[in-house]
Amino acid sequence: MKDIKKFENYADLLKVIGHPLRLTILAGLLERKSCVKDIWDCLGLPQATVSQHLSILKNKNIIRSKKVGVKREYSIENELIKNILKLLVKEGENGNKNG
Amino acid sequence: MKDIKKFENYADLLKVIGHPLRLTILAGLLERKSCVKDIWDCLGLPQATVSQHLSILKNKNIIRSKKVGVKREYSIENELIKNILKLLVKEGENGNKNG
DNA sequence: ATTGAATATAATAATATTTGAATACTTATA
DNA sequence: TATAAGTATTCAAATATTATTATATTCAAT
Repeated sequence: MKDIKKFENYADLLKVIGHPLRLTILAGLLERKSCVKDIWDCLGLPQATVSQHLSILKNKNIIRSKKVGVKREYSIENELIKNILKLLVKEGENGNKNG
Repeated sequence: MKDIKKFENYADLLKVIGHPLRLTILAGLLERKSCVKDIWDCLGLPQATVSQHLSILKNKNIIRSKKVGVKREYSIENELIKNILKLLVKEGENGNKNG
């Protein structure tokens, strides 16, 4: 059996992306870079809520942001997370229930 | 941008495996089936704690258990989770930080 | 400098999660 | 039936997370 310490960082990452909003945001970012307004416009959520979740993702280095004029463009930075997202998207397309 | 509902189930799964103990337990189960005592012996944790986490994993159909005499043998049931675990293990072996 | 659009932060109340301790259940065996 | 090993459940305290509201910041254009 593996040591617990070894998995703490991964567990932390998984917990962070294991939130419906954050996961939805990430799935969107997998397709294209977006700014905050794009996201909350599209999801119908308060701006602050979206900004907070983006901030959480950024703190874990899952996403990165780049200033573009008055906007801020977000994109996914972490390749492991990208790969997990791709698994999920593929799974969703196949319509499987149990993985 | 995708709809939030669509990702709720996946988010739920990710959150559940996004716990250091549960992730460690799952990584162990990826290698071999184990009973509760094997696990808490190995990790040095209270029996109740391990049993509780196994119960959480079982409720989400991530693992399954089979009675073997007085013991109970746990194994991973969910293929999606298995695939995610494999990604993590591979990542860990490569020693990448951002991958 | 002021305005407005885009974004970030802070504070807080509500809610959820985690852990540990105690207890109960189950099965095999004497 | 009594005992022991393995496992599960319950409860409560400590802790962490979430959404909301309000406020602040940044940049571009006037």
